[in-house]
Amino acid sequence: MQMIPEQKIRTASEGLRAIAHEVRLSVLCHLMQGPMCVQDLMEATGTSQSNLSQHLSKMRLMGILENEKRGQQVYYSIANPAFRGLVSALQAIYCPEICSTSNGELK
Amino acid sequence: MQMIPEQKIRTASEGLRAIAHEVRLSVLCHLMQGPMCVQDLMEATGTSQSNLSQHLSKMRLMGILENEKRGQQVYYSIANPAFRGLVSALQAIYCPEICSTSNGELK
DNA sequence: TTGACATATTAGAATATTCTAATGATACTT
DNA sequence: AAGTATCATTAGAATATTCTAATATGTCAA
Repeated sequence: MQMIPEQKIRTASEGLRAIAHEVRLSVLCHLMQGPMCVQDLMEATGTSQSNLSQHLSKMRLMGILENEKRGQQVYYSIANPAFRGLVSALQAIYCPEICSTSNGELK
Repeated sequence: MQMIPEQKIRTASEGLRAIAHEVRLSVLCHLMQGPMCVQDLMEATGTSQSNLSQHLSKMRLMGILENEKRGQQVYYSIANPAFRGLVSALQAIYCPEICSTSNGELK
């Protein structure tokens, strides 16, 4: 009768770790508003190209993000919409004043 | 217009890290059902006393758990109910079949 | 007050994560 | 084809996290 069965705790904690980093969380937050290319994410997060690329790669491998090549650029977006719920829950904890509904709309 | 403003990304990612570990997530999940003492959490998580104690301490310092001494035992419980929302969001991702409402009741 | 029990703390070794610097790959432009 | 721009990959140093083992603290019971 647990919320998350023992056998899935490992997987879930790995999922958490995949976004429990300043840069990766920042990326995820920015992508809540729609797809962005690496360049723009670089500016948005203030991280080096190489570093950002490694973080993006990690999130993609974890099934959180997906990417699409458009010409010279690669656009990243949120692959699993359920991760939006995680961000909303986080927001409820750390900035409750900016209220939003669970589907991500601002109120 | 971001869900989590830049200045709070660091804090939020620290909060995530505080539960992004098998043992700590397992503890949090077990405590969803109510307070438990260290001994029982030890059995529930299969961790050594010292190790568990260190994890509990970390979660307490992060404001996730609180504890209360009752005689020889120390009971831990969820200090910030908003963290329940995080677990629910996690569950929606990793075990959607076990559906539950946002307030934690099973359906 | 001594011993047993429950929990906390500390130090340091083991392990994992993160970042930087260098290089590689691919797609555009001219 | 040569140069430039965008992104990915790699190796390894720097840093942070986790675990174990030993010890400390506080509480209860006899």
